[in-house]
Amino acid sequence: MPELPEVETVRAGLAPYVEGAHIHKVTLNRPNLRFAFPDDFVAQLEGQTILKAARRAKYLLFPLSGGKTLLSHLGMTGSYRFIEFSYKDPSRYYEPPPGEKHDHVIFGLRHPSLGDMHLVYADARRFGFMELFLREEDSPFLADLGPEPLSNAFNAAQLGARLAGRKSPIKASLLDQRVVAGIGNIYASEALHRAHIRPDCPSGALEPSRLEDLVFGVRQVLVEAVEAGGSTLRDFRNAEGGAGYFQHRFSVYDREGEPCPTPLCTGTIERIVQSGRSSFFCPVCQKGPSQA
DNA sequence: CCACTAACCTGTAGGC
DNA sequence: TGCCTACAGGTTAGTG
Repeated sequence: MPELPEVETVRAGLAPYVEGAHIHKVTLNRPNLRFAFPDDFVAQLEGQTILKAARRAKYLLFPLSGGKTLLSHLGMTGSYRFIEFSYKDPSRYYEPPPGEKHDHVIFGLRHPSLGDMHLVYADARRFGFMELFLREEDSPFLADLGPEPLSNAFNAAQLGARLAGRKSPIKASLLDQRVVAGIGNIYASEALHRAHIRPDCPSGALEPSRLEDLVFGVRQVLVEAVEAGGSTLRDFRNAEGGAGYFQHRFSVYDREGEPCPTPLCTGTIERIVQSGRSSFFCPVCQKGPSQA
C-alpha cells in the first residue's frame, strides 16, 4: 500500500485526533506483526499522551509524553481507522467481530476536546511492524535511511555521489531506502518517466543533468501525490476511510499497452520485471545511458 | 561494499 | 462454482 505520499496522507489524517490524546488502553490481538511486539509494549503505551504524529520515510512516528517514540510501519496492507466509542460503557470496548480477523492492535484514546475513540490498526499481510525507541539513533529502522526526498538534503550532487560506480539499475536504486527514503514501486516508475530515464539504466551512468531531471521528477511526483491524498490501488484508505486519487494520474504504472502520455510521444507503455518487481516505462521517450 | 534471491503472509484477479 | 497460478503499495536475511 504505502509509499511516502500514502504514509503522509495517513499521518495528516491521524494528527488532529491523536495529537494530545491520552492512551487509555491498548489491546494486542496477536503477539506479532512482521516482528514480535516489544516486551512490555502495552505497558509502555498505556498512560502516555501522544504529543505529535510525524513521519520519516515510510515510518509513522508518535513521540510520547514519557520520552519514548512509537514507530509504526504499514508494510503493504497496514491501515489505521477510528471507531467511535465511549468509556462510559466499558462493555462496549471494541473487539473485532468475527469477520474482522486483521484488527491486530486497538488503541483506546481519550482526547481532551474530541472525547473517547478507538484507533484500530489492521494489516492483512502483517508486513507492518511497530517498535518503541528513546532516541532516533537507537532505532535500527531509522539508522541507515537516506535523505527525505522533499528536503534539500536530496539533490543531484548527493545522489550522484551515492550512485557513483553502481551498476545496478536506477529503478532498484530508487527503491533502496539508503539512497533516498520513501519511494516505492509506484513512484519509482512514475519519477523515471517524468525524468525520461529508462528504469534499467545503470545507476552510475547518469550524468549530472540527468540526475537533476531525476531529482526534479521525484520531487514533482511526490508533491502531486501528497496533494492528491496518495494512490488507492486496491485497499489504501486514509485515516478517515477515504481513498486517494493519484492513481488516476499515473503516467505509466499499471498501464502496460497504453499510449505514452508524454506530449508528441508515439510510444506504448511496457512492463518489465526488475528484482522481482514490475517496472513500467515508455521505450521511446525514456532513455538509457547516453552514448557520448 | 555490491548485487541478487528467497522469504515473510494473505487476498484477489484471471485462466481454465 | 472451483481450482490453480500469478501477482500485489515493503523490507529483511541470506547467499555469492
